[in-house]
Amino acid sequence: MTEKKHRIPDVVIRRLPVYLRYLQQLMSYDVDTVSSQQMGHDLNLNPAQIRKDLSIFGDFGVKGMGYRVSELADKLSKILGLDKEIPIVLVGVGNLGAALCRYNRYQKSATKIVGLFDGHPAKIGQVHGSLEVRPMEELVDFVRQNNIKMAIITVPAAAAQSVCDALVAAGVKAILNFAPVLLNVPEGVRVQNSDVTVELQALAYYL
Amino acid sequence: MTEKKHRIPDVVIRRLPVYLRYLQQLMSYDVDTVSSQQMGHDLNLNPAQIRKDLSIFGDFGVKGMGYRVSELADKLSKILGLDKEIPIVLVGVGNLGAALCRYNRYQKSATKIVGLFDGHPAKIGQVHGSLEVRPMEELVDFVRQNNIKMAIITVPAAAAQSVCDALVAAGVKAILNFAPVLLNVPEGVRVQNSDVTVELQALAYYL
DNA sequence: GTGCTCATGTTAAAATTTTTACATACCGAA
DNA sequence: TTCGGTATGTAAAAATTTTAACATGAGCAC
Repeated sequence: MTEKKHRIPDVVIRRLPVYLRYLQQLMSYDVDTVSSQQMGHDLNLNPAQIRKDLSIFGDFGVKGMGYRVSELADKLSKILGLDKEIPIVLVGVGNLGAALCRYNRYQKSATKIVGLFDGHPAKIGQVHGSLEVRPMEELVDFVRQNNIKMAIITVPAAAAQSVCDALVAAGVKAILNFAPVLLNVPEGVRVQNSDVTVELQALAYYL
Repeated sequence: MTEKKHRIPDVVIRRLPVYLRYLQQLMSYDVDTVSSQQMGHDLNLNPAQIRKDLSIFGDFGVKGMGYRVSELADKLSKILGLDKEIPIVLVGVGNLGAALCRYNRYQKSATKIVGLFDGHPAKIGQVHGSLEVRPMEELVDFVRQNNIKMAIITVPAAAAQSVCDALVAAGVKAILNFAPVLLNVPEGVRVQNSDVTVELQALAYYL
């Protein structure tokens, strides 16, 4: 397959990080080849779907063999844009924010939190990992000066939209939002919501 | 429509909590009626989809008027099983676990964390909110004795499967999993994964 | 080189999900 | 009580996503 025929479906994009992590795991076990069948088995996915997803981006496999693990991992990293480090700001250093911040330090992922912000005066100056919490007033300048395109929002619901607006105004293009509100963003800005309450409530249905 | 024609799609179930929260918000503003059009506008969804989702469970609307907010909220609560309190155990009281635990206390949701467990000896006995961290050895008995059907896993990846097995053995039917691994569960047990890394990486694609 | 095996990439079919379109029926006003 | 305005519930169409099926070609043994 050549390059992007059409816009690539979101569902596909969301599976790529899953493939990537799986491949990285295989690498750590020194596996150097894997078939779509094996992947499908391990990831609970249809092998054809995996092949189809991958073939959107190129002919990565070898007929009769499968995929070379580290090669495919590289390709996926590049496709996702994870071959360069992606700096992130986190706004709202409450419990969850602090947890994410700590979590981020242990991973050797391309996405890296480089700035912490909070509107609560008592929080300013607190240190989490190697980062000091900065006041909201500095947010826009910081984002602009460091050319930051991605942000995590972990402020209370009531503050989320105004934080979001500030981020967008400063040039942020992708937001992972933990506040339980629907954020309003202009075209071209991507929001991914993550909401524990919603997930628990949906799970409750199946009991 | 009458009762469940077929199995109800997961996508629909996952939208119900979103509707529910929206309705609760309307209630807090003393709005007592809402149309699918209004809802669709506010939630960024197609009005027909909302009507269709709701009509699966019954004729909740009034022609020419829309939906009575508090009535619909009640119905949705009941459908999701949120009319009774749902007790939850949380396993793995690290940063994220503690954050979720704290978060849960502030919400007045039907889902309620009633037990905290951790395998790390240093954590045992720590108090978070009104709950004391218990040792893993007590997990199975606690779950059985309190007839707990839902759990949150916030342990490291390496421990997640064995925790999961213990939970399932004790009778848990729904698991919200924050560990970055695919859990293996028998038929009839539901797992919902929540994985910040995956979400950040998927977002990266859009930059 | 030749031939055999195997797993890909891809085309076609099936299944699912979303959107459109509209007949129906409720509410409120006259 | 009748009528007009309006938003539902649903049937049909469109779009999307998943799954099945298979021709193709790479690697390996000989």
